[in-house]
Amino acid sequence: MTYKSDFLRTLDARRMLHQLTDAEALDALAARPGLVAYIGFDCTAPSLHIGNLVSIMLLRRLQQAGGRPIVLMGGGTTKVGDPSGKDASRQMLTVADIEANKASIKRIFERFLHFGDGPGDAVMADNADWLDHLHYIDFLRDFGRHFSVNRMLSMDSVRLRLEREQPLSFIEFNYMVLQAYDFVELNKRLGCLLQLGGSDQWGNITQGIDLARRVNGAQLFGVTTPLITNSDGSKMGKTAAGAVWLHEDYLPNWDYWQFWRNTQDADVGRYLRIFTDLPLDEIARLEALQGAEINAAKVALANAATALCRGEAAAREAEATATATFAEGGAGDALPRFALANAVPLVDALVLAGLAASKGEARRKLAENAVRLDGETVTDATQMVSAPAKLSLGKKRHALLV
RNA sequence: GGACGGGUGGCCGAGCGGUCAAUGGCAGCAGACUGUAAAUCUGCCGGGGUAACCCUACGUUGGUUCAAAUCCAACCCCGUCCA
Repeated sequence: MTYKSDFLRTLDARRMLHQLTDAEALDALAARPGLVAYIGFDCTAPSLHIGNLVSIMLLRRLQQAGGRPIVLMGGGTTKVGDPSGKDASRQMLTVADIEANKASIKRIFERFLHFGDGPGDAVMADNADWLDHLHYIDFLRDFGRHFSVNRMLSMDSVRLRLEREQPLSFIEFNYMVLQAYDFVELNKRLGCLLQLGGSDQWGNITQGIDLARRVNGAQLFGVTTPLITNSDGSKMGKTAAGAVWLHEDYLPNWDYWQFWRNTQDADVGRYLRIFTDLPLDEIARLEALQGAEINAAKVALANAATALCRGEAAAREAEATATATFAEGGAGDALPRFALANAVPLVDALVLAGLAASKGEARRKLAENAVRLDGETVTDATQMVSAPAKLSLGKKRHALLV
C-alpha cells in the first residue's frame, strides 16, 4: 500500500517495514505531527551495537517526520531478561551492572536524536521507575488476569524455546507481561501510541496493544522492522573483535568505519537505505555501480554511517587513513597505535599490537607468511622489532608501534 | 518428591578406560584469486616453549586405576514424564 504519512512512507521506501498493526489507522495518525512512539532498550551491555542500530534509526526517522521518540531504558526489564530469540537464559546481571550499563548506553542516543522539552523532542524514560515498585498481588489482579497463558505459550519467544527443549524459567516467561505493561504505562504517562521494534518483538508488542485495549480501551499500534542479516544469511554486525559497538570506548572509529567499508556488495544498497540519511536517488545511483566501482558506494556508506554515530571528523579521518593505508600502502593517523619503549622480539610485538591473541598464534601467523613489518613479509619470530614501525597481519589489519 | 535422559573447546555435536588437546560441522583467522566484495580452493584454529616437552581443559568435589572426558560416589544445574 502507499502511505500518506511521511513516516510510514519513508520506512517503506527504505525497506524498514516488516509488520504493522492496522496500517490505515496508523498511517492517518502518523500523518499528523507529534506521534509519540517508543522503543525499549535493555541494559545488558555497556554499549549498544549494530543490532540495535535499526531501532535507533527508526526513532530518528520518526523524529525527522515530526514525531516524538521515546527511548525507554529497560532498567527494570533487564533484571528479568527477554527470552525472545534466545536458547539459553541470560546470566542474571547485578543491579549495579545494569545501572552502569544504563548510564553508558544513554549517551549513544544523543548522536541520533534531539532531546529536549519541545513537542518534537525526544525523551528518555526508564521502566525501572514503574516496574521496580510493583506490588505483585495488585499487579496480578489488575493486569495478570488479562494475559492468557495459552496464548503466551503459543508465542514464538516461548514456543520455540519449548519445542527445542531449551530451559525457560518463570522469570523470563514474565518478560512479555512486563513489556506489555510498559506500553500501557507509557501511553498513560506520555501519550505514547506506537511501539517500534525488531521483528522478534512482534509478540511482545501485540501483547502490549491487547493489554491496553483490555485495561482502558486505548487503541495502540505496533511496527516492526525486518531482521537485518547479511545477504549470505549470516548475522549482521559480527567482526573479529566480536560485536560492532556503537560506543567509541568499545570500538574505535577506525574499526567502525572499516566495518561499513567491508560490507558485501550485495548489501550496500540495503544498508545505505537503512543506516544512512542519504537521499534515495543518490543511493540508487551508488547501488547501481558495477564491479570495483561499488567500492565508492562502500566508502559513501562508511562515511555516512560513521558520521552519524561518531561524528563528521571521525568519518573524515577514517577515510583519509583508509586512502593512505590501502591505496598508498602507507599508514594513516587513525590506525591503532601501541607504545613500544624497547626493541622486542617479533612475536611479542604482534601480541602487543593486538594482531595475535597469543604468542603461539603469532608464530602460526608468521609461518603462514601473513605478517609484514613496514610492508615487508617477515617470518622470523625472534627478529627484534623497535619503534617506529608498522606491523600488518594480512591485508587489512595494521598497527603502528610508536 | 519419583523415574528416565542429559551437562564436552565460541556454538552445535561425536567420543564412553590408554593411540584424546579430544572426530566432524559452524563461526573465526590467514594464504591464493580479486575490488579492503562474494564464491571457491588451501592452511591454521587451548596456553607456554626454537625444540624435546610442559601446563591447563570435557558441570563441581572426592574416589577406583599404572592410566579417567570415559568407571564409582556425592553434590549442583537442565530437560521429559509421573506424583
